[in-house]
Amino acid sequence: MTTMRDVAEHAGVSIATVSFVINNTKPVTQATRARIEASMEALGYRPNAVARALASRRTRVLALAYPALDHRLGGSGMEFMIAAARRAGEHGYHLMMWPGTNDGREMTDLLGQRMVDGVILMEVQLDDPRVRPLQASKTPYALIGRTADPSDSLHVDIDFEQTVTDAVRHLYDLGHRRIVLVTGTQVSESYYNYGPYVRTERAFVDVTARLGLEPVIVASGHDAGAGRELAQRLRTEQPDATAVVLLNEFAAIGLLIGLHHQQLRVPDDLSIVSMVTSDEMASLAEPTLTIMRSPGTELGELAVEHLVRQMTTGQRPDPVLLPSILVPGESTSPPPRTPIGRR
Amino acid sequence: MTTMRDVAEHAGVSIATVSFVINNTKPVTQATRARIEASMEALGYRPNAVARALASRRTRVLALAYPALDHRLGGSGMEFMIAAARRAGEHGYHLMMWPGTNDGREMTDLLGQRMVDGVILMEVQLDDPRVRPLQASKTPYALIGRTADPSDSLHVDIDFEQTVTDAVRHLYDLGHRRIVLVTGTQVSESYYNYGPYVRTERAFVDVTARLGLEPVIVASGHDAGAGRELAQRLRTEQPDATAVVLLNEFAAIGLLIGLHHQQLRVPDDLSIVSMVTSDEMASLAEPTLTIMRSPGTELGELAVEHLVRQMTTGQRPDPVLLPSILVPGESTSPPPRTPIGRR
DNA sequence: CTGAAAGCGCTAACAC
DNA sequence: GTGTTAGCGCTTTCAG
Repeated sequence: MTTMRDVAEHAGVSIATVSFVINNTKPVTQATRARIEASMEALGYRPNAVARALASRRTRVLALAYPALDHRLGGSGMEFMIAAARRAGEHGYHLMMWPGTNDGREMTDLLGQRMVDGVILMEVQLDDPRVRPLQASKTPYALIGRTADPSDSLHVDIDFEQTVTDAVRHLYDLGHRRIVLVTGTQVSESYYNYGPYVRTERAFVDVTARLGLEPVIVASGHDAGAGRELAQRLRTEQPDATAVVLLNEFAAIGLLIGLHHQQLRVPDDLSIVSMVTSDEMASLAEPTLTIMRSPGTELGELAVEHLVRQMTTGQRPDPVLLPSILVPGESTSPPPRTPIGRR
Repeated sequence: MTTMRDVAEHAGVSIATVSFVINNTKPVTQATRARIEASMEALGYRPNAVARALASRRTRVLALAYPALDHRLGGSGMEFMIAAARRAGEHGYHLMMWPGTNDGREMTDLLGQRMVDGVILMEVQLDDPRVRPLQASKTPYALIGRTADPSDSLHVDIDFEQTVTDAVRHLYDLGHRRIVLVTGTQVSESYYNYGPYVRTERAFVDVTARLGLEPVIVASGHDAGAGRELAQRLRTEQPDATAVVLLNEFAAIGLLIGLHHQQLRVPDDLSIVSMVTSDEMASLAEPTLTIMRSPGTELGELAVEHLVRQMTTGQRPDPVLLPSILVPGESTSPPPRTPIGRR
């Protein structure tokens, strides 16, 4: 393995000078710089990242912390990870995966190893136990999502408030007056106080109030099976509903299928909007889904971007809430004359 | 930050002794060991991973290399990554993401940084330029997939041969005699010589020959749209087909929708088997898909498992080919009396 | 069983 | 502009 010392000898300079040209950290004459670069090339020299990290106290590695158990990381979670890794690379950083529990102790251990310069937290809960250790260790971090008090952390998130408002507004403009919001069940602990649900529900209550509508909220599971069952439940529990907004794409497609089994037509009998959904998922449905497209890729890039900025400037950038974009599909239309439960 | 030296002083021993208890690398009396552990606890000591890595020449980090551009990493790609990261953690390793081009030079640079102890390569091509640098650097590595000469690398892979054979056999046993294989188009360079396609097609030719059937192969795009169009094409180009095996889950669901639009019933008019597909995806289809379930999670775990074993024992474990399991859905049944193109 | 000391390969003062 | 050198925090001989 060729080291800096080898390069220095080969070029007839000291290792300090080699370091200066590699890091561009002090002026070096064009001549010696050229000589050194030639030597590096000739010897196939590659700086040892570990040694650099130890000496400089910067590893140039970021961590991506996410819950190991949950299979909740759907399509947009994947987008997020991939985008974050790519952007990190563009900034000269590597991305390390940190699957884990939502555990503060674990975070403390990981941070203690001093293996990363910064951390990105996925699936943040309103009261997330991982945040305190991060603050205590003074490690720069970014949340994807928000804690209860968003002001104390750098974060990027989907603008759930805006998203649900836009979704409801879209349906309202089509003429719908009985709109049901389907959130996830909060039974499992990891979903309790799950920001996206809480925020969306709250905003839904607000927007329906402003429009003079009743805020009907139904909880459902996160898979296609739960969605299928939902078709039944809606009919009996919400006979007057003419439109549904869902927070889960699997449930949305399941609902579509369930309705089909009941000889109900979408959108003629019921309109459907699926939030936090990707175009790919929308295209798998029949009819194709009207969605609020989740900005997974943009969030991943932004999280890295802002984290790196904080690390280099020392100042925390303002939080960013990204809107979801309404992508019309075939699952929305004006309401039927007779709601599904009144036939 | 508390270092090993602090612990040593606090416990009244030398740093070497502290190191011995941490790494369990030399006998230490119960008494001093207890004293040291107490000191570590009291001071909240956490070993510095970077310093350890430099001194021991082992970083305890594995890299997961995958193509950055392609969005090909579907559901099972995600499963694989998550599973690999989890398993790596269980073995005391971290997983670092290495998005990249299929480029040998890039691999050389990354390896030169000596930041990882081993590498897992995803989306391996038959003639993958990343393999040579890996061998040259003597870095242990595992392929998920196979090169043209599988004997020269540790690898784990889906047993495509077995999978397509089982799929065809399943249909044959139901009575089908005109079975079409739908592979992906190999237009883009990154799909050219893509192992899964090549192997599957070859095995398909074999199994149909053994069964006395014609080996009909059709190429299609990788999304739902391409699948929809396929419905049309099959009808005209393959009028006698009674069953289809697809290599892409998006195309499979698209085909289902396309057939539905043509008033064709699945499975009554045409049977469908979708390979490399997850249960979740199968449940999104109507009717639910009969699939060959891709062992994404198992592969991820196995890749790490074998790589770690090679690193610790120094011997390369045998390759493993995992079968896909036939999970019956609603999309297969005995063939119709009249094929779709003969009405 | 424990300690002293020589690195691991590089960065970053500080001196020249 | 360039060189000398003291670490970074730990592992690992080698003595004792």
